[in-house]
Amino acid sequence: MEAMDSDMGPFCPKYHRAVELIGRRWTGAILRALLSGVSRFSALCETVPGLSDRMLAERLKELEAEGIVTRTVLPETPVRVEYALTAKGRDLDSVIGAVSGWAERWEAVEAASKP
Amino acid sequence: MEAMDSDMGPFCPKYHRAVELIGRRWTGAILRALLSGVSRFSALCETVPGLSDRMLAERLKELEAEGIVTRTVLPETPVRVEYALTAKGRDLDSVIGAVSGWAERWEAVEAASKP
DNA sequence: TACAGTAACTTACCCAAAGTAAGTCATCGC
DNA sequence: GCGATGACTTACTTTGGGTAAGTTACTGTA
Repeated sequence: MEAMDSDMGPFCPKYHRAVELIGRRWTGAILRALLSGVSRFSALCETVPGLSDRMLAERLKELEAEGIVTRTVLPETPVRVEYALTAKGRDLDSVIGAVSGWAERWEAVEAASKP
Repeated sequence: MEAMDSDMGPFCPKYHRAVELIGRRWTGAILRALLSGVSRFSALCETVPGLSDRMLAERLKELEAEGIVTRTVLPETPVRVEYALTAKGRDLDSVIGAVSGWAERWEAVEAASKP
């Protein structure tokens, strides 16, 4: 008898926390890159145009604190660091997929309305 | 022979534009409120805790410019304004649903890890 | 052994975005 | 005329994001 689905009330704290976290600047792009297999710090930096190493470090730290990514230091030289998604992070593919789908469905409309 | 699905490459400009737009501060909460039927300016303001009228006005203007909401002035007195989602805006329910779903699935884990 | 190079950060500084508070405009009931 | 109301503006302060340079620890070259 419990309603486990999203309640769709006008305001939901859980949803709000989530959308403000993954909606922060650059975070969406970083998550997509991680989902498609990019894992090293420098590779992530090069993947997302306009993203600085300072911001990348800050966002990765946030995501690590939220249990969305793990950080692994490879003791090579020079030292390399790999970032990987946890189960919680991989589960965000549903969100990234939904955004991608929406963006694809409506891109034509956007492009048509601004000549 | 055309791949219409999201390509899931490491970076996608369409996805990026979309996630930076709907991920801006407050926008996710405003969209959810609109989706669940809240339509008047003051009602939106009261629905989202912490949202100021200044920010609400700014976000609604952006969403209107993107063709996601429409603005209708009701010539009553005092004047009332109703905001409604366009088809493009209503289609965001897939995104909001995905975020809500993720947030519900992982809330327990979050709560458990911070005593 | 000094030196340039590399990866992954830090620190320091600056500006644009977000937050707070107050003001505007038209209209109404009193 | 006077205060109240709804939907904003305008003005100002604070915070977060952007740019650039410095740091650490090793390594390969001269």
